[in-house]
Amino acid sequence: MVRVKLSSGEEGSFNSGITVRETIEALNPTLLKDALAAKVNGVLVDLSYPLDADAFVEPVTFDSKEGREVFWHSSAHIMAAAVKRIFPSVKVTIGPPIETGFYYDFDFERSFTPEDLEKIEEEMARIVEEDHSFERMELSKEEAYRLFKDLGETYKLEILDEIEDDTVSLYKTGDFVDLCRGPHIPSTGYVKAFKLTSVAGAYWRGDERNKMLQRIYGVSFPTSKQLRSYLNFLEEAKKRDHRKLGKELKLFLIEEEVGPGLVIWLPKGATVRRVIEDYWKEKHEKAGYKLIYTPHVGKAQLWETSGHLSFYKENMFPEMKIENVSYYVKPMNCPFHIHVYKSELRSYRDLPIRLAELGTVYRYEKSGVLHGLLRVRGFTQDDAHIFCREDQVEDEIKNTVQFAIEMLGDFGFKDLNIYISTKPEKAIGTDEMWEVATGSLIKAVEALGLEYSIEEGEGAFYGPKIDITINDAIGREWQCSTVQFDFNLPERFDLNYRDSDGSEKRPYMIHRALLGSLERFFGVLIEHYAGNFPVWLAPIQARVMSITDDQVEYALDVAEKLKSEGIRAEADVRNEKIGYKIRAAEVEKIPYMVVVGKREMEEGKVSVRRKGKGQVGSLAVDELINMIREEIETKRTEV
RNA sequence: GCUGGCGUAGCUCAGCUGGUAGAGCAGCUGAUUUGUAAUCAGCAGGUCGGGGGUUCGAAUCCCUCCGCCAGCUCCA
Repeated sequence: MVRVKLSSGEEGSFNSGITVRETIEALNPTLLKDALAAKVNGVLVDLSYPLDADAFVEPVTFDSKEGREVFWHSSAHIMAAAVKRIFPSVKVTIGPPIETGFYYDFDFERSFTPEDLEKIEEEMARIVEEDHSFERMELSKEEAYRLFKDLGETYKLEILDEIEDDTVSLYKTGDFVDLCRGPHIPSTGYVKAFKLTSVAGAYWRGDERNKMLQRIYGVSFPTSKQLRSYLNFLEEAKKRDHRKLGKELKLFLIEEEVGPGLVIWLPKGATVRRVIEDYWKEKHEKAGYKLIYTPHVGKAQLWETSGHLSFYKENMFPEMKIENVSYYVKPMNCPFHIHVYKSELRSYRDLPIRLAELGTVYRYEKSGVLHGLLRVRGFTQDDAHIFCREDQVEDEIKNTVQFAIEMLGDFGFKDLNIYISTKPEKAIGTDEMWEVATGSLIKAVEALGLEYSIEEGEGAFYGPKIDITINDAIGREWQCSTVQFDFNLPERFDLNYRDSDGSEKRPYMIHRALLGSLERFFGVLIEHYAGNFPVWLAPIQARVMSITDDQVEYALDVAEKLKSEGIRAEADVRNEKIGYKIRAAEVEKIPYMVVVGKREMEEGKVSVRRKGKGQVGSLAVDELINMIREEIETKRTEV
């Protein structure tokens, strides 16, 4: 007999060997409807798993991450089964679940076409219809080896070679057998809705020296309604694409003749950037930073000392020679900031020293990784370096993290995630330094009462770091802030300060960027707001439109008045119908549309229409000014 | 960088199997004087990504380079 307790509370005793499914069915049958798999004493298993000891059973559904992974993993099997049916000569490799959906890598003599995908989808539908169960089989390694050898599945043999256990598990669905740890959903019929989304090349085991395989991506859901809403999400993301909006709204340009990954900020984008920069500079001065400017190039010697030429050279633009001396365009600002630190003898009383710069750097990025504003070759970091004593580390980190959160909040990003990366295997610096630094990161976020997760061993070789990502309006995560300790550069440049006891000490150096880079941040802003910037950031805040030629002068006057109040306003006095002008303003996503006709002119008023809200009504010009200014000053993000 | 797809007017796109380019929007000119998401008409606009080749003839076929897109690998 075994005692079983369900996570929903029910308990019962059963004969040993009873399956998980049967226990759920007996104790709480309603749970069975959505259950895909189950956790038995914390271990994920199939519903067909036989119990031979007392167990705590938690049904796993699509609502949990684990459930989705099981579901998508099983979907990948179904896809592989379909591909094998249609193209028996393909070799299968691996097919894991991913964040949303799944993929499976195949070795095939040609690449798959969109037509192939359709055929595969049809075959998958058939397999789902046939409702094969996922049968688990346990074989000895030798038996499995023979089986896959007979099937000609050489990649599976390679995987088998790496498995240390003597027995391995296989799953069989219909005529398709795959080496797999499991668990799986009970049968193929559970996958009610799916779609293959794309094909792409991928290296076997992600190593570019290996053979390129054909990867097919897909998503699947227990109901077609869920699939539809996911496809809607993709549509929505497409509409927000900053590359598309950047062109439509004339924000920026990336021109072939200028060079890939090099951004030209058009007047409207440049306006947004200027507002961001002004705000950023003001905030930094208030927070005790000193703003500096440094050159775009530096002598090779500088990069030798900093170590960049030994560990970062492949990301740098190549050497240039002037009067027989080598120079490099800067990929980072730190060496220059260090020279600011070194320009004076520093006392313990001088610390912390916080140096900030909107520093433009250039990095060689492989052509294939460039992506709009999000991944470019020339960009401006909102960079700063903090030099401090050990007893100041904790406060500095805490203040920096708080500063980042406050700043991101002003841009409308309130939903954040925090990751702390700890010491990697290969690292420099003493254990004590790592402990102090890592501890200060953890203490800082805990003191601020924030949730965080630890990324074990993900820190840079020169120090631990804390990354802050934001979740945008449609739930996507973007990397922005990073706060990193650097144990390397103070050593290399021999930084020090005179302590109170007269001894020389090495300062702690913290590297941080809050927005990340202006280019990327701008890209994220565009996507988050779908081009509808909050008024304080909008390139054009108000457009005054005349109804007939009789109001041209009045319209120009109103626009002038707004401008004199610091509002970015302009007038549209073209000889066009008001509907045309409104439409133009709507398309350009201008927040305030100010209509003036005969009535308004006579009363000295304006008719206001707010984008995203509609008609506001007739207002005096001063009332409009107050309304817009209030929205600017509070940096309001909601319409 | 690798794999696959793509590159036609400022923008969005059409142009079947080769027969020296077309639409809408934007622009310009004119008419119209208009009340909250497109008034009408006319005009102008392209070495079809660059170079080479096949052909009587290439936007269309081949080669090569460049760029873009989706991934892979890597990241602010």
